[in-house]
Amino acid sequence: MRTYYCGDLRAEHIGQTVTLFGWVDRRRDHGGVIFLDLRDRSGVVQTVSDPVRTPSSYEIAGEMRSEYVVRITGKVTRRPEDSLNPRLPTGEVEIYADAIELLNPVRRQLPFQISGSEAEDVREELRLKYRYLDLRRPRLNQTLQLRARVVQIIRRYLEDREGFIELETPILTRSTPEGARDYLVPSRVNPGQWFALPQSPQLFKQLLMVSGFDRYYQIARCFRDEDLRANRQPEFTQLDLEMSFLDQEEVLQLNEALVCHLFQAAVEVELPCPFPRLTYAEAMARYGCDKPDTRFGLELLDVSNLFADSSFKVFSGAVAAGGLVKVLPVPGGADLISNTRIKPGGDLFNVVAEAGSKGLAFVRVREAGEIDTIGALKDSLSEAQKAELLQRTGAEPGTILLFGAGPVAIVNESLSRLRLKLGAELGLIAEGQFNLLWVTDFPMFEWNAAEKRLEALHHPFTRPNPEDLADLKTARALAYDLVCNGEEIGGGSLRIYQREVQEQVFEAIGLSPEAAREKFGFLLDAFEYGTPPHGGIAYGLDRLVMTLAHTESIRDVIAFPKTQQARDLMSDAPSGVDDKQLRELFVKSTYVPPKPQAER
RNA sequence: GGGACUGUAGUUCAAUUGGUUAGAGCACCGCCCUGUCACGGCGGAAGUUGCGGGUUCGAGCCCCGUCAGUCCCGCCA
Repeated sequence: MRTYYCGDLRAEHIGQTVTLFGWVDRRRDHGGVIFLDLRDRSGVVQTVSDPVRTPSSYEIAGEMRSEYVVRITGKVTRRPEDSLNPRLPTGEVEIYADAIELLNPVRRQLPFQISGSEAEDVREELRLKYRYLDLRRPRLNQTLQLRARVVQIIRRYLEDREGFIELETPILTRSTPEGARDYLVPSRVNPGQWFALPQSPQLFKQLLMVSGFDRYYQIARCFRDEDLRANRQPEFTQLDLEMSFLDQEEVLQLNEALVCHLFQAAVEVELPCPFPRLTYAEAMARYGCDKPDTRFGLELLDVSNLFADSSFKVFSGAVAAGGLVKVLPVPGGADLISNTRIKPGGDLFNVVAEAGSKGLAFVRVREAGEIDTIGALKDSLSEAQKAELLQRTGAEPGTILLFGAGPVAIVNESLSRLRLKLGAELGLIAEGQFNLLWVTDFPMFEWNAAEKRLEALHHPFTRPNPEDLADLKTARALAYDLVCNGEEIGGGSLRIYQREVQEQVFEAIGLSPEAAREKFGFLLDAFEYGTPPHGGIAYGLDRLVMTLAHTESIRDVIAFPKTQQARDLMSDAPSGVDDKQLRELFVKSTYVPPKPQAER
């Protein structure tokens, strides 16, 4: 029945009679002439009714209201010369409405305006309760269309150009205690036993390599029962890839090409390919962070050796204790960053305090070659140290040098946060820029202070760098993250495929052979039957789309997201269930109905 | 588990910091208008100030509790 989408009409369609379906975006009733803007997912087009040229539609047009669903048939016409609308893609044409058929009116007042109200941000609670209406609003609607396009581009590229095949892995799986909290599902047929929803298809995709599928991918829903954030939902989507018979270089190159193609095809952005690479060690040294935002400078500098013997005990003490002293030079910050912002109670102090740092030392460079010392560092800097600082940082007049001193992790964390805050504040981040880079050579393990044991940084199937096998505890892993604008959008590794190596890794993280058997027996068994060398990567698809859509909230890229309390306000899930259902599942009810609440 | 912010008409906000009958834009309803595109004009309806308690002569505003949403820490690839 429909001949075109509203937003697709152009001058080339002039003269055609078309049938359009959609929602009334806006009615402008001038008495003698009525304009209805008709909207569908493609956009908006103006229709016209007047008593002379379109008498049959004129009366109906007057009765139309916002968001009525209508069918309009009419002739595409060039607008009068003085009525062209260059702000509208369809602004050269309008439809003379021969017939308007009301398919469905709006029967209650809308909870918020669909059209024209997007400058005003409706409160989230309401948007989520009426999500189907929120999704009708053009901005969100288009973001989800972009998401669909992204998925399609990825599928086509991987299958047609790279020979990947998509395979589905189970949603009902075995609980693995590593990693995040599991969502659990009771098994009726197996009383007292539980499935877990997958946190990722990791083990299954490795098994598919054992099966010889060679190049697998999946757009996979994953579940993690942890607290939510602006970029975290309890269920989210990964683009999951695994490949056999290739080295890290090939994995990175294949993925670079995929991502470049995606950015080009989805948003017409030409990324510089290959992507820059930083080792983990370099990223931590220069940015204090393993996912640096490289859209701006403000790099950190290790100046520990300059202060090892300093009379300023905070600095020399930090170095003596095995920590370090780092400096963050901020050009132009001398005037912008007042002492009160740095001292206890100040906003910059709070930033570093949140990261565990006790304080923030600073000096300013006012004139060329002169360091202006006040406060804590006043009497502690020798002329030689000043000269050396100026030389190493290359600080120009107007620069402030911010110092962090203490344990490595705390210094890096606090200066990294400071860097991000100041980068944003100083306007160093260009709008619309995408800076992608690989971070490679992650350490295999990190120390878990709480449990007093080494822990796999990535996961225990990550292959150690063969150069580092002599001392596994400090080994680098063949693991890599793809970072964009300071967000990790993908991460992966080559996997262990040799039993001896796997045993060594389990031993390093304190996992006994028995415990390993119990947790991963099926995987270890499979590895005995001829496992190809393999590796892969998983992208956070939601975050990838967030990046492409320039949005800050993951809820903007998911059709039906949950609130921070992990609730769906539209369907009001989760909910209590009948005791009968629970009895069948051998689950005892602990549900307490909430106190009845007045309707808002 | 913890911290911060927010909650007033359908909606987005305001209410001179505790003082008369809680206002405005948009939406809604009615009337008028032939070229608008955030159309315009005239009129109208619309409120348990999230909920419960307290202080006070008097509370949208202060205090306590509670519910909800957002952001962050912890947690989480």
